Amino acid sequence: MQDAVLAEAAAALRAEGVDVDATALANELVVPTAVAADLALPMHRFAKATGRDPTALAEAVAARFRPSSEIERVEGLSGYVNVHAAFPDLARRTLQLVFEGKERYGNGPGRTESVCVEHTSANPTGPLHIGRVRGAVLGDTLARILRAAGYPTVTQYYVDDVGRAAALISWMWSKPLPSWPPELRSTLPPDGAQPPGEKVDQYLGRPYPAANAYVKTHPEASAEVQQISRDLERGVPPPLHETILQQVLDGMLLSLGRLGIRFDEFAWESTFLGDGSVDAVRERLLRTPHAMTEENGAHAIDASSYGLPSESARIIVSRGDGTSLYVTRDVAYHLQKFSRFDRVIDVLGSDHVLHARTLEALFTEMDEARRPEFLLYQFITIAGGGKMSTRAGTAVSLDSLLDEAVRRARVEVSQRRDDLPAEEIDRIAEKVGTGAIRYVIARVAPEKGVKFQWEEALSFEGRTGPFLQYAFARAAAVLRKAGLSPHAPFPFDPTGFHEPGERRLLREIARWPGTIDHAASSGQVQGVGTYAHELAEAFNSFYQSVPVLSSEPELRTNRLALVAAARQTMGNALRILGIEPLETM
RNA sequence: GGGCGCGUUGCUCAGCUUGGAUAGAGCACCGGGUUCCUAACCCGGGGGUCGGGGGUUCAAAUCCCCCCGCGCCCGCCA
Repeated sequence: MQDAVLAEAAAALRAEGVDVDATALANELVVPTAVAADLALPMHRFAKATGRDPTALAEAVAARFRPSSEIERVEGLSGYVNVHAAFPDLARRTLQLVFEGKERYGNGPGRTESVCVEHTSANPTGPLHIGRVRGAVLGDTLARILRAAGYPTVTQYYVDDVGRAAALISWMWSKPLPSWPPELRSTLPPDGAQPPGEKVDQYLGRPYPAANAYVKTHPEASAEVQQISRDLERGVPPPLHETILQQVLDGMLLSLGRLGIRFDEFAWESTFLGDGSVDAVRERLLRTPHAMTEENGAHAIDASSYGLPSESARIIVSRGDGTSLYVTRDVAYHLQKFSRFDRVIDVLGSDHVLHARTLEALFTEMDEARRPEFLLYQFITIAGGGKMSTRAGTAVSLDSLLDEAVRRARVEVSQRRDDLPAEEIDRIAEKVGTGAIRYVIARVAPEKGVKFQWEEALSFEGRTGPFLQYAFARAAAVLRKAGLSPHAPFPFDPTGFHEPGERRLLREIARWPGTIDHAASSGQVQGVGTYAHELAEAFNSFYQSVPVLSSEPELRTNRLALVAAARQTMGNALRILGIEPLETM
C-alpha cells in the first residue's frame, strides 16, 4: 500500500505545484498515533516551501487521491494527509503471507552478507552469573534476528585458555589437594570431592575467588601463576589444563542451554598463539606509523591521535618479556573472523568499551578497511548489591536464578492444572520459568542499566514472557478444540473482518516483517520484545471481545483463520526471543 | 580530572538511529467483567516540567550546545 500512497501523493503534490518524487516522499511517511489512520503524510514542509497553508494543502492533496483497491479513504486534517487502508486488501495480503510463510513468516529475503556474532565468552572459571547472562541473551537474540532477516549468521564463544584467569584455575587444580593452602582447601567439602547434584562448573569454580585473593598476598604463588602464563604462551599447558577448562565450560553451557542458548562454534584463544597469527599481528603492528618500543623492550602503539582516554595514550602490543596481551590476541582473532565473515559483531559488557575502542584503533593503525561492530550492554545490578564479579565472588549464579524462576512457575502451573501429570507440569514450568528470565532481559535496551528486582523479574503477569506464552497457548487451544491442525489450510473471506478486535489483531500481525527488518538493521534487540507483547495483547483483546468456536459459520471460519495466523506469528516472535511456544500451559 | 553511556508518572521500562498531531506499556492504586474457546486474561479511571536551561525548526522526548545527577572505564589484567 505504501507504494500506491506515495505514487498518488507525489502526483497530487505535483498537481498542486510541489515538485517531489515518490522516493523523496517515502522519508516523510509516518504511522500516525494520534489519529485512526494507517499512514499519514505531513504537508507542513511543502506548505512552507510554497508559501501555502498546510491545512489547505493537505485537504487539496487528499482530494486528488484516486480510489483504489488498496486505499479506502483519504482525508486532509490539520496539515496531514491521512490515509485509511482498504481493510480487505490488508487482510488478504497479510493472511496470505502468514499461511504461505508459516514459520518463515516475517523473515527477510535470503542474503549473501555473512555475519559472525560473538557473545558471552566468559572466562571458564566458574558458574555464569546474572551479569553475564545479559550478554548471552542479547547475543543469542541478535543472532536469531539476523538469521530471520536473511543473513547467514554464525555464533561464536571465545574461550580464554591462555590468560591470567585460565592460568589461575589451572594452577589450583594442577596441585594435589593435600598441598593446597588452607584458604583454598576450605572452599571444598572435607573429602574434596564434587558433591552429588552440584554442577561441575560450580564445583571447579569454588576455590577461584579465594585463589584470586591468595595470590595477591603470596608472591611465590603469584610467581607460579605467572610461570603458567608463560608456559601457556609457549603452548605448553600444565597437565589437565584444557580438560579443566572444558569441564567448567561444559557446566556453563548446560545453564545456557536451559535458556535455549547454543553456540555454532568455539574459538580457543590458544589457537591464535599456536598458528603464529598473534606473532604476525605483532610484526604487522611493529611496522605501522605509530609503532614504538619501550625501554624494557615492550612494543606499543602511540595512540595519542586516537582519542583514547588512556593516560599514557599508548597501546601495549607485547610485554618486555615478549609475551602477548589480550588485545593483541584479540586482533588476531578478529582478523581471522574477517577472513570468514563480512560482518563481525561482538556483544560486550560496557566495562569493555575501552577494549572496543582499542581494537578499532588498532584496525585503523593496520590500515584495515573493515571494523568490528560492538553491541555494548550495561550490567545487571541487584538492588542493594554492587557489581557482580566472579573474581570477587560476589555473583548470583544463573543457575540459582533459573531454579527459582522454575520453582515459582511450577507453583503457578500446579495451581491451574491439576489435570496434568507431574512430568508435564515440570516440563511446562521449566519453559515458563526460563522464558520469563529471557524476556525480562531481552525487553530492555542494552545500553540501559538493569536494576534487577526479583519480584519483577520472576513475575508472570503483564509485560512478561509467560504472558506471551499464555496468549500462544490460548490460540493453540482454540484450534485444538476446533479439531484443526495449525498447519491445516485456513480459508477466509477478506471482506469479512469488521470487529475492531479482529482488525487490531490483523494489523499487529501485519507489522511483524517490519519489526524483524528494523531490529536487524538497527541492532535494537528489544524491539522484538515490545512487539511480541503488543501482539499478544491484541490477541487477548480479540479473544475476549468475540467468540470464535461458537460464532456463525462464516464468522467462525474467518476467526479461525485469524487465530491460526496469530498463533503462527506469536510462535515466530517467541522463537526469535528464544522462548518456547507452549501448546498448553 | 578525562572518555563513554544513562536520566520518560510512585516503581520498572518502550518510543530517540530516520523530528510530525493528544508521549505509550507493565507493576502498584481505584472501579468493573468468568452460564462462553485457558481470568497467567479483558475493559475503564486517576497519575507526566520526557533531569534543568538555551538553540535549530512550521514542528523537539527525538537533532545541537551548556549544566546537574547516576553508572562504567581510564593496567605491560581480561
